[in-house]
Amino acid sequence: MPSKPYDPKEIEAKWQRRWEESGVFHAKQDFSLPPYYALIEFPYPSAAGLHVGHGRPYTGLDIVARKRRLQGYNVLYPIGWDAFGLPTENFAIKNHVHPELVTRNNIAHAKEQVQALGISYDWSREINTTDPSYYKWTQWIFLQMFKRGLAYKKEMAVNWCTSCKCVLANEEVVGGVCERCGHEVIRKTKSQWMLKITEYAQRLNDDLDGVDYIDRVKSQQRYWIGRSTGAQLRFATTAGDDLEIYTTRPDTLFGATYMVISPEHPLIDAWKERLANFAEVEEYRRAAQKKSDFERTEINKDKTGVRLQGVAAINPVNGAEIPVFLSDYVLISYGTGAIMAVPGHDTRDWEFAKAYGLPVVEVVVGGDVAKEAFTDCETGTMVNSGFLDGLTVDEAKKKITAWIAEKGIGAEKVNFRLRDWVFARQRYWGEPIPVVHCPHCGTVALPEDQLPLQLPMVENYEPTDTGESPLALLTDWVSTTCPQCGAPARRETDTMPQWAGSSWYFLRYCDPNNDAALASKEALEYWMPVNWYNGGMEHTTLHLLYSRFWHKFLYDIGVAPQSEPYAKRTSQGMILGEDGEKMSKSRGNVVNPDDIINAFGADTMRLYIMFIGDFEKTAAWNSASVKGCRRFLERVWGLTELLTPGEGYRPAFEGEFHRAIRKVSLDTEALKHNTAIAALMALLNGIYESGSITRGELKTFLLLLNPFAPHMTEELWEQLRFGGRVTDQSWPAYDEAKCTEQTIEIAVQVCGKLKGKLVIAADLPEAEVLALAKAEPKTAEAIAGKQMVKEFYIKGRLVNLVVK
RNA sequence: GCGGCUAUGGCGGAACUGGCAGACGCGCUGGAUUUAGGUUCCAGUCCGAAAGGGUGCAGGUUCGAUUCCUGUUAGCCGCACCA
Repeated sequence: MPSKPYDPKEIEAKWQRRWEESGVFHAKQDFSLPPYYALIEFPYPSAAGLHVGHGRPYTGLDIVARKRRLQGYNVLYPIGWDAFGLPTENFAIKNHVHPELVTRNNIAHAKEQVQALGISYDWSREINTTDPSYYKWTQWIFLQMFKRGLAYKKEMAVNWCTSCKCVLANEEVVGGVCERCGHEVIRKTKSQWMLKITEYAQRLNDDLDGVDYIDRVKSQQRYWIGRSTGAQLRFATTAGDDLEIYTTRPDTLFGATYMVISPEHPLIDAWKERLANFAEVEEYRRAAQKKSDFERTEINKDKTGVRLQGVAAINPVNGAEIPVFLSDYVLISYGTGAIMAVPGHDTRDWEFAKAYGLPVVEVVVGGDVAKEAFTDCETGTMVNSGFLDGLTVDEAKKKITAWIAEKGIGAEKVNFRLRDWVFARQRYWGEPIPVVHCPHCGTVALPEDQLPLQLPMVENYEPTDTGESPLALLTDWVSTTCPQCGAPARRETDTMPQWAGSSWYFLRYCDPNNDAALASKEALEYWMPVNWYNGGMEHTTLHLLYSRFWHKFLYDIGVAPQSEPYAKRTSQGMILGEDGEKMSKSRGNVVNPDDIINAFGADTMRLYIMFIGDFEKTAAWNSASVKGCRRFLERVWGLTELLTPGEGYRPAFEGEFHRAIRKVSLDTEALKHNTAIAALMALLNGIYESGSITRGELKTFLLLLNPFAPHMTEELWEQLRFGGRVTDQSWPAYDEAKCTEQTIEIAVQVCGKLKGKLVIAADLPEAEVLALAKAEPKTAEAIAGKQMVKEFYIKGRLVNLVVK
């Protein structure tokens, strides 16, 4: 009988040690068992360590993992470290410590913090993206892409962070500044490694239909991929060349009164000789070139442009000669870099037309094009459109697209907003790109037997001012020979972006020590796809999209067994500071999990972070409320004082327990850990009211609570000599029939207003219930002398009598 | 501007498929224990004396609406000239 007080410090250290020593949470190699793969996004080991927010997803899925193990599943719940990248490198430079050492220290600290929470990770499968035996396979995947033309080098304008001295992916530029450091991002033309994610755009979009992701993730990914259907068609010009455009509104072709091309459009140079105002055009192009994308967006609230003098386009439907403009509101990177402008039915074209005094023609009836563009496609009818007049927009689209095809000037076309992925960084702390530049053979892949291409240990890893990677300064490393012809050659000096290592890490967990493949076929077939993946919303258009792309590629080359890596995706809400603001060092509102664990214990910490509210919603930390969870655990600890013999449930509690088992079982699968805990609290209150608990009841209670508070439940189980350990037990079963109550309380309403209550047998026939309801004193008074219109009995809920 | 989400007591939050709004916890009030504070235990706690009224606001559908529909306000997140 434990009469000593609840001491989480001692208990938690003891059980964490035992779990580690016994390896009880290691996924089993027995592939005949039913598998369950739960995954959280592996953390970035930053110098600041973890804050309480990290505990939310870790604990949330830990509860699922622990429960699934008790249910007999072979559970894989792993963790590792996404350790390459700029924060570590910047920290290293600032403090004059090598990034490798910084990484090692940060991991050691973060690992202690995670372990203090008592998460049931399989530490035998811990991985680290900076480990050569890991990035060997990151490089290997890159080479497979390179060999199939999906990794290519291209001279292009890129986002350049002026502070990090490094290119950024489009996804990493937020509001015109670097997502990571907040400094200005400008355009810079550089030769860059790219990955052809656009080749997978259609599948990345369509395959969302087959996976169980929360809606906001799906809709954000769909929006980012940006699939649109329209038509691509050629306008003849007075210069002889055709000008090709893309439009989603081919129906408005009769309303096209001018054309606009992007400043970077190649036809401008071809037309140089014909352009009377080429100097002015050049001036505009130079100005546009200098601006960052963000400035271009900002400044062009007011549209600017230059009319090309000397070239006009011909509208194919009516032969009208229309002017061609150059404006930076048209982007070279989307569609064909040129548009037909329909000011009557496109807001941007309308604004431009107003600014330059261009005619506005109404071709869809429904708005007032003199006041603003009418962009609705649902309701309008075509006018001023020759053979399209009188049709709906949809009908007109079909007819004109057929007409365009018939004339041989264009066809229906699908476009995507998604761009190829800029896959190189001019920094030190990343995976070296395993290729060699040979003056004779061009860019040559390193033979696979030379992987991993190790990142050289260097003294100086600071970014250069030339825009090259610091690796470029290592003459000995850079100088090599061509694997194909043996001639002197240079190594690629750019490294991979941080997103590389995380694009496939979930595969490595399946078989983390394999040296012959990224993971064995058997292991992948057994574990994949991930059953449940939880992570932050901020990764929706980055890591989550990138890793789906890599996985589809690996599927195509026969490495991955399915084309989608994650069967289910959820996302935790952010934990804000006590002041309701985002936790940050500068605000001084960061709550450190170590402090909470010291003061209350890990079980209380786990319970509170789950009890704080809806898992998916943002929640503010509240230190004052934590003690409620500690109190609950103290009361559970005190149950031993109420213990009476008996292995079964007492009759009065049988239903209570069956309902609690059902509630906790279902709520945890729905990630509603808060209401599961509330149900356990309510059950505990009932037990205290009754003054006792049987051994059988306490066993069930401890099993239900175990996923939430694993340390104290194990300790009680052991002290009470319940036999074995909780981790060896089975999750309690419930009987649906025993969940229903015999007698129930129902409400009696008159015209929807509550009048009284009735305690009746659950299966009492409707007629008898209605009779009892009418006899209920308050109700009888309310219906006296009135005419009964209708009577409702909602079984087990209420009676509503409608009178007049 | 576009896309998505949210709004419930003093606070965090519950509420199945349209069926008793406020479960559970914090806080607060009163009482018991204690020299006292803390802890623990008991009782109470949406507003209102009551009738009644209450889920951001205004309508609608319904016997019945926190839940469905229309409009509107406020806030959060994402995207931002994608033709």
